[in-house]
Amino acid sequence: MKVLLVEDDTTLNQNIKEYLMQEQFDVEVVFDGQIAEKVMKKTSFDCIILDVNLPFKNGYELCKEFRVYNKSTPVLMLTAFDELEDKVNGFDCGADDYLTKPFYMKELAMRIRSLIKRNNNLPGQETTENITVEDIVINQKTKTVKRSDIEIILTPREYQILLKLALAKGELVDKQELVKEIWGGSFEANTNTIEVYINFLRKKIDKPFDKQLIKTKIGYGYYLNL
Amino acid sequence: MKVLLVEDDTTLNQNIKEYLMQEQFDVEVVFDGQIAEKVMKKTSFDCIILDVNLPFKNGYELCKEFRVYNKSTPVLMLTAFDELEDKVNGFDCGADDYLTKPFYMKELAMRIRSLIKRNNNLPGQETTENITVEDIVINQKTKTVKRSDIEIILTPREYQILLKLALAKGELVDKQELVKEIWGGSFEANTNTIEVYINFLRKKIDKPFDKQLIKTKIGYGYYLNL
DNA sequence: AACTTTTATCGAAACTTTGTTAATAGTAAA
DNA sequence: TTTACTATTAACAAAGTTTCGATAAAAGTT
Repeated sequence: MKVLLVEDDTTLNQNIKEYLMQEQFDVEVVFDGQIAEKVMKKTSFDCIILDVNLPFKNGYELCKEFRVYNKSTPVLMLTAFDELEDKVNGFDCGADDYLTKPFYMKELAMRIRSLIKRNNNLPGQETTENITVEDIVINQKTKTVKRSDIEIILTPREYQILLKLALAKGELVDKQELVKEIWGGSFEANTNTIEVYINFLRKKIDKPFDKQLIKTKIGYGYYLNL
Repeated sequence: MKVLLVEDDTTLNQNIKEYLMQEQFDVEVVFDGQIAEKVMKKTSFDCIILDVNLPFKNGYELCKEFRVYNKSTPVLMLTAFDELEDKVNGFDCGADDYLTKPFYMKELAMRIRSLIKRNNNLPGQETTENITVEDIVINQKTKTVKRSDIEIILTPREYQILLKLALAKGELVDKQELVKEIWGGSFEANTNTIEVYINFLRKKIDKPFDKQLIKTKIGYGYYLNL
């Protein structure tokens, strides 16, 4: 269970982190909104805990922006009681729950667990989610792909490959892994099938645009140049 | 906004009621589990607030039983901090949120409003209603279909397929899913039955009209082009 | 620079999926 | 029992997808 904790108060941050780690969570901490924004884009978590008042970018904004490209990862907001007042409703920004300071650590842990559990039990969410990388949007439900809002029609295999690359978020995807996951366990290695498909994909999603996203790491595989 | 408050502590009950009324809620109060059970069955509310410790029947049981026949009305549980401990997870009984005593009235009101709002935004129960997509009207009660006010007679299978597509509201319906839901759990995959029925359907509901609604997503399934 | 290895590209062939029609089997009411 | 209708299967055509092999181009090595 990997959670992201965004809280600028160093003492509170430290306390929460310690408690959650002791409760078997894998905790990544961030102290300001600007860094949080980047981390949220790059890494995927089971739950995100956002303080409202943060340097550079507040929790509400962060959450709202996050929801544009990720609708499933649960977000829990931490609000001071006096912040409740004017914000009217913490859920307006797309948060799934909030906790008013001061709170019991026990309750925080419980709410996190509930959110994660609820999230895992939801029917479509994982598969329904839109995956966005740069200007490419992959809609898993409708199996459609858009780049710069232009629909690109991919065959099932092309789609699978693009999806795998996109899920890696720019990380290198080993050729063998790609082959294994798309053509199943055993596959004779003496063909250039992957190269052919990468070529098909490039024709469709790279050639018509300025920025070429699919990069080759010679000897290893492919990755998206984000 | 009608809420039901089930709380045996007379002072707290009174306080909550007053605050919520002042916040424009219409509040009905009950002081024990037995009466609550009856009221919940008889009357419908926008939100139910349940204390955990109640005479005769506790909040967890009440909630669990309620969920058997009502899955949509939001339930908020009120728990004392020391009750949190062993109950592990207030959501196990089907509650939508909980609040640990002592709490701020302001927060209670806010959470109630969120729950109601969230509930209203949820995709609907339109089982008995007429389903309309583009110029097609499906009357679920009479099992008749019209397009542009012209009645189209469909066989039961054709109807089932059209209904499933219509309920997806233009979203892709996976072929396997379609097969499973219409021919039941197991079905040998080596037939073209779906294609045949899609063909029948197209003849009846697409061919005689201008706009062709049933689209094929090759390799995946079908969807309505809305 | 010459050679080897790896990746890109292309077209044709093989294969899969989907669309269409027709024949056949099943079922329930006249 | 016959009739009218629905459901299923089969056969083939059409459309679309995947694979393969040949060759070109690029990258890495000596």
